[in-house]
Amino acid sequence: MNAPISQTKTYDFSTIEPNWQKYWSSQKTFYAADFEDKPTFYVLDMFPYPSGAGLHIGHPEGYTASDALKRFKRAQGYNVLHPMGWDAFGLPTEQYAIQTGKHPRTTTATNVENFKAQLARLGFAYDWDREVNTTDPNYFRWTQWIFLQLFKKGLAYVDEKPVWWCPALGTVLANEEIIDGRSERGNHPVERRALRQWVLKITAYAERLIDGLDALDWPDSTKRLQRNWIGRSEGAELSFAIDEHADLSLKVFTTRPDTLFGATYMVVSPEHPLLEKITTPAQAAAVKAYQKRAAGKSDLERAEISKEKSGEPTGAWAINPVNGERLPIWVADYVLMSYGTGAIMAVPAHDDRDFAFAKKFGLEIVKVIDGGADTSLPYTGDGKLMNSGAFDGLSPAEAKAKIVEQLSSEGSGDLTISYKLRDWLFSRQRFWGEPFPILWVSESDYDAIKHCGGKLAAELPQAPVTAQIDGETRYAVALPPESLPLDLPEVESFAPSGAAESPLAKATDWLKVWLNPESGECVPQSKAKPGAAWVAAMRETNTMPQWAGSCWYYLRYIDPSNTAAPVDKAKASYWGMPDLYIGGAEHAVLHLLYARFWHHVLYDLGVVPHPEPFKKLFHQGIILGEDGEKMSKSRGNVVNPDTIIAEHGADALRLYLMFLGPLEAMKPWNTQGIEGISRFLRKLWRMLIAEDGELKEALEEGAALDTESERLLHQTIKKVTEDYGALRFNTAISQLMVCLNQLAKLERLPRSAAECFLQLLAPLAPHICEELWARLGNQPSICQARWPAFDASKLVEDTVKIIFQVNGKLRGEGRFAKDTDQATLIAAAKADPKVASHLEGKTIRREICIPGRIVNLVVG
RNA sequence: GCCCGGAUGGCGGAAUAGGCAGACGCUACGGACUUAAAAUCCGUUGACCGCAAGGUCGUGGGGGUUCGAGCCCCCCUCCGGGCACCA
Repeated sequence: MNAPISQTKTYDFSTIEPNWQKYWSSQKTFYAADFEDKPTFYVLDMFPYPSGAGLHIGHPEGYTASDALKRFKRAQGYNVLHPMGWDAFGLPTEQYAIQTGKHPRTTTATNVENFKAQLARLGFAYDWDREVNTTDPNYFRWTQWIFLQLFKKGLAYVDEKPVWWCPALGTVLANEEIIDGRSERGNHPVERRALRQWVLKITAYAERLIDGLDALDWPDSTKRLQRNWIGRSEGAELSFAIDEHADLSLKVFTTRPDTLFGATYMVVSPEHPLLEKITTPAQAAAVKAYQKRAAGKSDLERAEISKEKSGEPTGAWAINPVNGERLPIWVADYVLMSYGTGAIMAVPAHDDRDFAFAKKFGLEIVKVIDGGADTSLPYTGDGKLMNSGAFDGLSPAEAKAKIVEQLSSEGSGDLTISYKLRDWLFSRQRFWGEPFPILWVSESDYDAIKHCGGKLAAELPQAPVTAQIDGETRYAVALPPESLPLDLPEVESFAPSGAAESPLAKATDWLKVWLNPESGECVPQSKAKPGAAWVAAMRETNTMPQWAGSCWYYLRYIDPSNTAAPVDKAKASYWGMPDLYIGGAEHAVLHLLYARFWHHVLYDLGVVPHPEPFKKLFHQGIILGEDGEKMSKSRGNVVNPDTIIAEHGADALRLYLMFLGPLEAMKPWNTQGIEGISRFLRKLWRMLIAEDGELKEALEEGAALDTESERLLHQTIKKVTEDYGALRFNTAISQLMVCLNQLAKLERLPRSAAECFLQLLAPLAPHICEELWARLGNQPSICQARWPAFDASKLVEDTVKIIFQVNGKLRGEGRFAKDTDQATLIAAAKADPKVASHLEGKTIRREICIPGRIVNLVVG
């Protein structure tokens, strides 16, 4: 295809840019072929949620960087994979459906088209043959498949978990839909309610998720965030006998077994299973009331309100295994059931929280660590043990080991590790999400399914997953993989069911089915039971959270239409995992942790050949409004990419976004500043194109640059190449400006120099560079041209500037041959009139000479 | 409270093996071209003193190391992000 050169005489981006966008798209310039014999480079963007509002300026920031990197790497000879897709399940679309009755699928399709058009207008050229959409049944079929693998491996279970329930709206709300204890929509009060939820056992991978971080090229801060989030802590689990309950023992987790002699009371959380059994009749009423109060509070409230400690004595006593002392057992909500064992030994002398509690309720405080001069309490520093019998005098570190060793030999304690990380609450009471490929059956039907040895039996976990549904214990059965995808049913209304379930619960024909226990075939219960062996089953009505689809999309890009597996192993081996993942730091913990978890599971299953998905991660910063505040509709400081493109063109926008500052920095937008970029592009145009639209006469075939300009050009090749590779686009652009300023001044401009400059700029400003490249008579497209190499010999200068200082202050300078010896340099410095005037009447104490850099004379 | 990151002209930002602070761009001011404007080009633009040559100060504040510190060390202030009864 011929180059789509425009007829424009001046730099008219509005005609030039669409031409080249069409060209890249029709030529599939950036489509990647599998198994091509080249080094591969896979650059991945965090895919967007296609909202109705369209792109905001934050999207093109990261996407410009990846688009430029792609063009750069391709020119360097890599086979580059750079795909794009849609994280399209989600709340806003569902809410829009509730309000308008429009099917989310329709809205999604419209929004995706709009996003694609916007991305194209920015000159972003993706491999659209690899487009993925999380809401496409051919995609979520494999999301469901992965869930089935988790289910089969025993990594998915069902639990009653508290969620936010809004009585006025008749629906469950997500955390982000709640602002200050009220619903975002309608400002109604919300409350906690325990609902049946799917939970994924991410904690089983806690250790590997920590260890895996070491090998990753990620920002340290992000690794640290993940480590903190997982919150590994080494300690001991200790067993306390309970007075008058010979059959029971109270297990606690502590990181300070060395302070065991300082334990003066015990605390169990209000949800602790032993609480009811051990509470004495005299305390029963008070404890019950306390439990009830605690249950009404959310975790948030519990954390926020309870700066002030609260609690009740249970009347029961525990026995300290190390000295036989009786310790009162309290119930208090500062102890969380979800961490450790849900019970603690309290050592008020050496723990801030226990200290505050003991003070409030007048409990005993026994000091067991001698902090030397520091006699304040609570004392959490190092020291020597005291009041600890045979262990007195030991350091806490020594005592930890010895005390646990002793308890371990007595069978009442052992070393253990605890994590802050909780299992992943994986279900939502929503319509617009992936349905779970799960059916609920009775116990006897489950046994029948298990023992008939059919397709359903093959997918069952070792231990059955059960739940209480309508007062009965039901057993979870997975659909056979070949029956996937399980699509969403057609529903009459997307409105909440009002019964703390998703709208799926109202799709009766979908919900209630006859299930063939062998083949897994389903028919609606509204039809006649097809055979005697068929059993009654009910589908899971929860749907998966938005995280699910984004957990593995980077794999599907590699092999988007595979119908036999989520991804072909040979293709995954060829492309490897993304060489670079660019996305916002707001996903530093959840998305990146969930995706790593799934990837580790897939690795264990042999689905993927690498244990970690994202080798190298880069967070682009946030673009603030012109007022320096976060962009938001309410502030009215939102910048719309389409407006900027209309005024300045996509090339200018791309360049300016990258020129604003370091990619990772948070930086304010400034509308005036883009004018400098427009000037730069117009200057480039005028350097090559005369007013009549023909090539400038100054352009000469085969001419040579003067030495200085040539050195600058080669310096520019070097710097731009290095900066692009390191995503330092701001300094690369600055160098390109310096270079253009020089080249534009020349009376004769060698064509080769002009072409080289265009190649260097093309990754960031592809449209204008394609246009000028073609007008210079080259074959389209500039993307096919090999990246220029710099000639190191052209970089060397034969003379260097030497700075003269007196007492560290600049007093002069001179140019010298590179290898000038120190004595000559020092002599020259002394001879410099300005230097000499500062030496006058003073004694030179020291002469410092760094060849090639500086002479510093120290006088006194 | 704990853990990170940051602070450089009027503005966005350059500059780290410790060696010319302020590259590049914006803004502002002055000038050229023009009937005029736009576009373009040239100059000035950290503060203070000075007619000038030149000098003094200057990278959030205070100390230190060094011939020499934006960069290294200690203390402090402010801003941003994350976690927050995790035993």
